[in-house]
Amino acid sequence: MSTQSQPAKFSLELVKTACSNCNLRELCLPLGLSHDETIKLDELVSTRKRLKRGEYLYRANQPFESIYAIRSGFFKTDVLLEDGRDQVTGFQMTGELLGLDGISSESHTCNAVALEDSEVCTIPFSNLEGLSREIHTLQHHFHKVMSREIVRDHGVMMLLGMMRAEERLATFLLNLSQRFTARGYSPAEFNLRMTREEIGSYLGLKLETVSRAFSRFQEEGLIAVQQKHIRILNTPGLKKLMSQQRA
Amino acid sequence: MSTQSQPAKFSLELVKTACSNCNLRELCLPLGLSHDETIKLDELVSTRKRLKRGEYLYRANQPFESIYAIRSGFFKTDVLLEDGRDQVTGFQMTGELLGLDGISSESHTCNAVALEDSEVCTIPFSNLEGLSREIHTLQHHFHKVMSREIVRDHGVMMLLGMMRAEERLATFLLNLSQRFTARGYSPAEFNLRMTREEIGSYLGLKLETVSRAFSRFQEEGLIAVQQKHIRILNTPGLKKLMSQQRA
DNA sequence: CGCGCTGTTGAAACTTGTCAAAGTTTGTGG
DNA sequence: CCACAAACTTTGACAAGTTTCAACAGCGCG
Repeated sequence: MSTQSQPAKFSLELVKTACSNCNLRELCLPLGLSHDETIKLDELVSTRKRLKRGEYLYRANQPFESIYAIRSGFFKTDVLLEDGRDQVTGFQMTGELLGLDGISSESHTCNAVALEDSEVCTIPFSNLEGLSREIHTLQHHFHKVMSREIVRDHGVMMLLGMMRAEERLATFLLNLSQRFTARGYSPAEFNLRMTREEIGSYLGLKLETVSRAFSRFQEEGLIAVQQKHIRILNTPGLKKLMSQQRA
Repeated sequence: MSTQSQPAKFSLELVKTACSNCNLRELCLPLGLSHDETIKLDELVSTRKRLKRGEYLYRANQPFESIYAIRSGFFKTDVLLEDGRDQVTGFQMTGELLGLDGISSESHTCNAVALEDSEVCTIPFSNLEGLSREIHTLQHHFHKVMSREIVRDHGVMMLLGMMRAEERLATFLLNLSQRFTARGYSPAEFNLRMTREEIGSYLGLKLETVSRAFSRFQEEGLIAVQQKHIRILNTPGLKKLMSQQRA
């Protein structure tokens, strides 16, 4: 893949953190940029950060300075209510951006936690704004990414607002499958990085309900579950589930 | 209010459509811009559009070209599922922006309908991107607006994911109250522009449940309801309702 | 002035939550 | 490497909340 002419090893560190050399170009911020433009992005995205499972990338109310691109790993974001209850607002994987919610108030409005050992690229936000004033394509692409986040949230609102438990879980599994596929993994077989409780929190259900839905899917031959390992056996069957009505 | 020195009447049309002369400056896009900068915005936002109650500002799948700032009136946005069911994703009022969801796919992903006779300012999006490359403040403010939309959506997700019916309605009423207040109207007394069914759709409830919750609030002396007319009698009481657990 | 849309209310059915107990896996420290 | 504790998952029985179905009332528009 990346066996073309490249600078000698002394600049290996630089190469390692360069967008221009990242195999996520097609998923991440550089999408649609020319080679020269991507090189400019490289300067911006100079710092990487490694996180172990369970570590926080940022917490609610911390000052917002950067957004983060996930280089590897898996995250969840969640919001806390005053009364202690919290809700998972999303699961993010490779190539996706974290921290967009912080722009509005200059401080983060949710927590971002690594669900497995992960690595992110730090993108200082004011630099990004600066560079998008220069690079049209980057500006437009960034706007698209923010907009896509809004559209995604609307999807979750529909899920929470008008689907019943099994529909929600089916939708969730198919969404995961599709995102894994886009990243070159199997569409039909993957490991969940999150607990039943986290899935439930995201889907507006209790963990017991999630567990029961998994069992039911298994009984009906739609999937094979073994703890966190999921194999999808009947995609059309799951899709059919997605179009019922609300409880 | 706007009795200061102003150009003569022949430019009245221009004055009428100018951000620099709009009393929504503090709520809308021009927020934070200098006078000179606002003048530049004026050129962008040259067209107004009037809509009667029930008219569509745009529909899902129409090509996206502009975003819209609400100059007066009241809107709802909703998303349709293949199976015919739909969900209201938001209610928008004066000074708020419509159409941000369309950026991602270059076509609108929801419908925007006027719930009363309304007027919007049309902002061609590529012009806005152009101008925000020139005007720092505008760029940043626009990013904040998009981010705020994401944060708002997270709030709705929490509402749908972990609140019970009465909590949802209380939250909804207090949110309306607060937004009316920000626009100089009474915090305690207002007319709903939407039906019980639309409220229900937004809150993930059936219209009967909404109706029952209204009745209950009235019994408990929290509000006075007369069809669409609402008077909030006990704000702290409503706030207390907002912190229960999920059904 | 009446018809239709919108809203209210009741009773029954259904879905999901709650509580509880037991089984399983994972991680840690000896 | 094993053993034990903690965390996670599954399953059952029961309770609670919301939807569904149905009937009726009221307001507003034409």
